[in-house]
Amino acid sequence: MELQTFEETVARAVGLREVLTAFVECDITYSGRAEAFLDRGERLFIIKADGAVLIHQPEGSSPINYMRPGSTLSFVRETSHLFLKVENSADKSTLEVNIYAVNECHSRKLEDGRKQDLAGNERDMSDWIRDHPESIAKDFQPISREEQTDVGFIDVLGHDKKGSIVVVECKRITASLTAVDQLRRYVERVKEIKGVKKVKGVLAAPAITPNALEMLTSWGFVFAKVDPPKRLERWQKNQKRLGEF
Amino acid sequence: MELQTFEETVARAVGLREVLTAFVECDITYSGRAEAFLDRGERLFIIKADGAVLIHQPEGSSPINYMRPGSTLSFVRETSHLFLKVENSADKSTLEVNIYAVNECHSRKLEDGRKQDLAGNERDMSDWIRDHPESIAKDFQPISREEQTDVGFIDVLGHDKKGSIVVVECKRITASLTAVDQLRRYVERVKEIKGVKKVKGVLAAPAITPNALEMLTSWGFVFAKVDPPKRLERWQKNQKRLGEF
DNA sequence: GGGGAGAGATGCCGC
DNA sequence: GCGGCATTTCTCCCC
Repeated sequence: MELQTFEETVARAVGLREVLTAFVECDITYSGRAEAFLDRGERLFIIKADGAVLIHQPEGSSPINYMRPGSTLSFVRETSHLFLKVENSADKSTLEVNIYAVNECHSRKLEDGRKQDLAGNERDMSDWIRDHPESIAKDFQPISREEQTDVGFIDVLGHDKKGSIVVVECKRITASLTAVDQLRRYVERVKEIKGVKKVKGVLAAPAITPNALEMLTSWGFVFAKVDPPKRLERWQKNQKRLGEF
Repeated sequence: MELQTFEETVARAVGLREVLTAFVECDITYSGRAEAFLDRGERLFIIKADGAVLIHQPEGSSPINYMRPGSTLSFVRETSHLFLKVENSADKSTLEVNIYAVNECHSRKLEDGRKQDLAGNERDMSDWIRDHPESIAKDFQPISREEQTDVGFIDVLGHDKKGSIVVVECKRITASLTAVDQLRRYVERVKEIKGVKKVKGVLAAPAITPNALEMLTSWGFVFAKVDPPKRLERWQKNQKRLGEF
């Protein structure tokens, strides 16, 4: 595709708030929260309806460069190539793209107002713990969930049979040192707020790293093995393969 | 585009390790680390050369659904639509896509082996601090950078004029509570390793949140205002606008 | 809008 | 491969 045509196609798509894709040969300079340069190569170039720009190399799940929604585009026609400048005034960043060739540029207005329904996150896990307090300890009695403090919110707050306050921090995946840090911060804050010396800390997760467990126990906290709830379980090891290629 | 043609185009592109894009009307069910459902709408569908799959809604910078590199695809032709199953055996996840219409499906082999050169990250910042120790304190003398311990690596380790060990944690953006947690963990570990009671802790960042500063000082640590180094500064407030639209 | 934390986080490096 | 952690993290929620 002619670079001139590409420029016109982009201008039209942006004006109509269409989504545009193109295979382009380019080099890229980014300046914003950091600075980066990517030498000449073939990439997938995307403009979304809200002014977000994504550039993907042929491999990897993440874009190699991107600009946030609300970015503006401008072109300068050079002798041998096209210079595209993408700017975002909100975060004061720029993306400069020298475009040497364009293949397969297409755009289309996409109609989609749907939001995704998601299950199996940490909130679901703290819900499950509230409903299954025995998973934390035999005598655990939950009081509140997602309790707000100035140092973050506590996943589950409760007490034991003796009346001691219990702070529970949930992780849906293997808990690491940072989870222990977090729990410690909450326990210390609760001690200050409630004016008590003894507050129990529980880290609830499907697993914990050895270092984290060591640090956890050194602080007098305990680990509770809890698996995050799943409403469905679609993966089966011995499933049929249909027309795989 | 006919669904039959789409199926063939995808099969061909995957076989050739091409990158493919298409505008599709679909609904999506994901099952893996969590579970999610997205009702029918028009989206941008992408397959990358390494078997990564991305689905983008018309707005937002992140994909609404994705599958990691190494995923496999299979089709089932239903009466009214096409059923696409994407599976990844490595993480035991599946993405099920009911495709009702396809527009503008294109694929191409992309040649790109380039890696991005990035500047202005946290490592650059700790380099800069090593070369400008006065930014931490008048008498700060750096010893090592990115020192490995079992509880993480210390950005900059040094000592003051009196010989006291100083631990520096860098953040390239506003430091928050988690940065203080991290610093505290390192300081405690260094005390244990070196067998000394007094170790200084410095949090170096361009800014710090009020809560983090309070927690920092309560632990006897100090804040050092340090801006992350930038090799270029391309943003100018009063720049020319060239053919913006 | 800032602060805090989760995320289907991803990606990198070191052991 | 696991662990620890930065990330142009992104996104959401709550104050």
